[in-house]
This record gives sequence, C-alpha cells and structure tokens, in this order.
Amino acid sequence: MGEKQPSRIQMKNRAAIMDAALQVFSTEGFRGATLDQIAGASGLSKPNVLYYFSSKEAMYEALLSTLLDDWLEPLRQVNGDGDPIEELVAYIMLKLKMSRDLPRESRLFANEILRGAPNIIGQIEGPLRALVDEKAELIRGWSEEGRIAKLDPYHLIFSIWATTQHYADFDVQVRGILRREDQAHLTDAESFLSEFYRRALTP
Amino acid sequence: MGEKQPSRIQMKNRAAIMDAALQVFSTEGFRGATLDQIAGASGLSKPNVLYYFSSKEAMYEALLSTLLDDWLEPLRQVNGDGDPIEELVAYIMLKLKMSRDLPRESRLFANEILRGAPNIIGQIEGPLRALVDEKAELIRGWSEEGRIAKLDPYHLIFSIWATTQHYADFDVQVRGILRREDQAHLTDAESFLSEFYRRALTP
DNA sequence: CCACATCCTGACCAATCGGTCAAGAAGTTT
DNA sequence: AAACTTCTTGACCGATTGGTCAGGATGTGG
Repeated sequence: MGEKQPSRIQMKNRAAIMDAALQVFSTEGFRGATLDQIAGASGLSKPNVLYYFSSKEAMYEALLSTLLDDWLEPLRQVNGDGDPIEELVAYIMLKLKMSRDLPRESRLFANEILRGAPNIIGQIEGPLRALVDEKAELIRGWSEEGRIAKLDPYHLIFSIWATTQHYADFDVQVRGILRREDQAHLTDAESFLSEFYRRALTP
Repeated sequence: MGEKQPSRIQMKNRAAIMDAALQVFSTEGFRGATLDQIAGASGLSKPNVLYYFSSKEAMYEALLSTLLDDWLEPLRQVNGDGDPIEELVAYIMLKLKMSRDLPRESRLFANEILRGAPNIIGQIEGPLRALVDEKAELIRGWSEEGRIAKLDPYHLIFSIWATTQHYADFDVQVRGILRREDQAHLTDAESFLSEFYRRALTP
C-alpha cells in the first residue's frame, strides 16, 4: 500500500528537470523563469515537464526543500573537539568548496533571499536560526576561554557566509575584475581567506 | 538648440517612476518585474509610465547607469594620505552606511550580477576594473611597506564588498536569525567589522 | 481667454505566460 | 502478442505580459 518506487524513466526525467530548473531559477529568479525555458533546458516538452511536476511552484519548492539541508551541513560539522581556529578555518574552506562546486545552488538561495525569502522564511526562523544559535554559543565559549579573539559570533558567521558565497553569487564580477575565465582564482581565495581569518581570530 | 529643461511635472513623475522601478526591480529582478507593478507603486497609470520612459528596458537601464557611479564613490575616496588601516576602516564604514541607507540599490546590483550582469558587464570590465586595479596597487604598496598585513589586495576588496553588502542583500536572513525587526543590528555590525578588519590588517 | 504644448487615460493589441486535455507512443507484464 | 500501465505530445485555453494609440484633460505663455 506504500509509495511506488520510481521507474528508471522517472528517475532520469525528474533529475533532468531539477537540473534545468536549478539552472533557470538561479539566474532568472522565480518570477523571471518560464516553463518553456525549463522545458527547453531539460530536453523535454512543456506538457511532459508538467507530467512530472504539477506546477512551476512545485518545481521551485522541490529545489528549495532539498537545498537548505545540504547548505547547512558544513556548519553542523563545526564542534568543540578540535582547535577552535582550525575548526573555523575548516568550515570556511568547506563553504568555499561549495561555492566552487555548487554555485547555482548558492545563487538560487541568494535569489530567494533577495525576494524576501517568501518560501523559506519559516526554515530561516526555525531550523536555521536554531543551528546558528547553537554554534554561536559554542563560538562565544571559545571567546570567553580566550582561545579565539573576542568577536560577536553571529556577525562572525555572517562574515563567513558573505565572503565565501560571494565567489558564487558575484562570480561574474569577480572574474571580470581578475580577468579570469576559469575558476583558478578560487585557489587564491582559499589562501586569502585562510590567512585573513587566522589573523582576525587569533587572540 | 539644446535640450529642453524638464518641467516640474516631469521632474516629479520621473522621480516617482524611478523610485517605484527601483523598488520592484530590486526585489523581483528585471524579468520578474512588471509594468503594472511599477505603475501601481508609482501611483501612475501604465500608459503614463510609458510616456516618461519608452520601455521597461529603458527604466532598468536608467536606474543602472546612475547606480554604478554612486556605488563606487566610497572606493574612489580611498587614498594614500592618512593611516592605511584608518583609511580602509573608513571605507568599510562608508560601505556599511550605504547598505543601511541604500539597500534597494544594493539588491538591484546583486540581482543584475546574479543574472550574469548582461547590462553592466561593460562597466565592470571597464571603469570598475580600472578603479579596483588602481586601489589594489595602493593597498599592495602599503603591504610591501609593512604598514598593513600582507594580504591579496583584490580578495581583500572582495571581502569588504561581501561583508558590507551582505547586510543589505541578505537583510531578511540576518534579521530572521537575530530576531530583529528594525535596523539596530547594523550598529553591532559596525563594531564587529571595525574590530574584525583592524585585527586582520594590523601587521 | 485663447492657442498651443504637455500630460494622461481607456480601450485595445499581439505575444507570451502557466496550465489542461484527449489521444497516441512506448514500456511492461502476463 | 494481447492487455495494461506509463510516458509523451500537439493543440488549445484564459490570464497576463509589454506596448500602442486616438483623443481628452490639464497646464502654460501670449
């Protein structure tokens, strides 16, 4: 009586649609994206796309619901086991890697927030806030023990998000200024952020 | 033989349209924005809006063309006269003030970059890049003289843009996490960024 | 207060939007 | 290969899109 397991065709087409939708939504935003664009990018006809997802809204929500969990995973891994500074630098490197490997997801998220986060405000004020509260408390403890510099932990986390996601969200600007056509500059970004945060965080 | 000077009605209505267009474009993006929304927000009828701007595209370009110049003004003011660290911290404070006073302009810019900057890629690879090159050279000089820490000047500038604009572009997320409904947290951001960059930049 | 330019609008248009549907094509099961 | 389910599509729909236009309202200079 349970759910049917999806056929191979379903798996393949759903994945193709999600990939195409991610591509289109992340650059055009929800309102700017059209079903024709998504259908074209996925190689399927428009009615066929709607056979797998009941509406444009459904596609968008399917993307967002799987996104935030993956997006917060690096922060979850921050814990009190190792050296605080190494812990935080490792987190920064992981976030930067996500900007390299998943830039479209980063831009989809940015687009949603720019619009006022109508579809994920609940998750922001729920699980996201709870996780940040928890990790901010951990960082505050490190500060008070004198193991890292005394800095507001919330704004420290914001700065990490901002500096790392910048390389995905503002990719065109970064590459335009650095005269880069590839992603080689992300290695420089890695060195910079590592040195930068070590200097700022060392007590 | 020259241009006629605009009447008071023209001044008022053009300003109202630009304000409404900024509001709508900055949250919905170019494709997502509609003339009806802009007309409604400006208090004018749709044909009347098109009486002052010949097309949706014309409004968007009018906004962008005036934007980038104002946007770069703080960076232009960075010079070698004063103490390097004070100079850079003053720049950061100015950028943060812009996130407070002109968040819609910041989000309009972010939206344009997310789309791949189709309308300002020329300005990015032209005047913007030239200005950044010049200031990066100045900062590199400070590094080599040992007056600030040795850090890649380009990525340093990117980090300043990212951390300051984050408070405008990701405003909803920041306020959601900090449980703030006003903008009082920007005072905390000021303290944080000042302390943060002083630590990172001091040799 | 007249003449003229400026300003404003309702009605309308073709194109595109998200979405539906009946019917055929392609797989799968027996 | 028959029977049945799953997959796919062309044609179509009402609503919304950016934009036009004729003509009326309003403002302005003589």
